[in-house]
Amino acid sequence: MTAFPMAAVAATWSCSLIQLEQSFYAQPALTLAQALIGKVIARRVRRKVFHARIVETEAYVGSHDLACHASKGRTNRTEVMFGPAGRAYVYLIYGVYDMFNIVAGEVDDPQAVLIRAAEPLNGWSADLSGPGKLTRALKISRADNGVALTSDRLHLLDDPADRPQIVATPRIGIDYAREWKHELLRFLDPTSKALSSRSGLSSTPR
DNA sequence: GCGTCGATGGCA
DNA sequence: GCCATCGACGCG
Repeated sequence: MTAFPMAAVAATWSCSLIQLEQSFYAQPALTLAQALIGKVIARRVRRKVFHARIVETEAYVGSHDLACHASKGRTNRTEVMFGPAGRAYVYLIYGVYDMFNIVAGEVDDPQAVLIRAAEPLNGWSADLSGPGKLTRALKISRADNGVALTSDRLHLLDDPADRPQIVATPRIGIDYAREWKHELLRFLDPTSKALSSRSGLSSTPR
């Protein structure tokens, strides 16, 4: 037969992807949030690995940023943001959803990037078009808080061929953050069909 | 298609 | 008493 065995196809596909190392994350949240658009989440659940391409992020740029949880101080919840970059910061919102963030910047400078939406890759199908839906589908929870993103269970890959267009807009759901609510700290790939429903672009015809 | 609202629990 | 959300519902 002419068809490749499925395992061979998958191996060929992932060969073009390079795992991001810890040093990649040690940059300001402002630039990391943009660099993460087009990167691929690799999430292992038991024996299976699921891949998803990030299409929407938000930067939380430090303790002076009124929308950043660390602006209220260093607490048990925000502790991981004060540590080294490249770890997961996962917390519960509205008593319902876990939010997946990636710690950015330097030690003692609490910055992070919220992963808001992604599109499933490699034949897998799921609705990842929102931060709550994404963590539910990828089974990311507070149990993953503090995990290094160089781990086997959860890490990120770079596709050097993926050079996404990036649009900046205000962040979502932070009306309380005074002047910070207007800052252009949300980034997205405007060509994606998997943007969050509150993105203002997800249903825009093209 | 759009606005409004309730669920739900950890945190300060 | 607040939320870095989602989905259901009412309206039209």
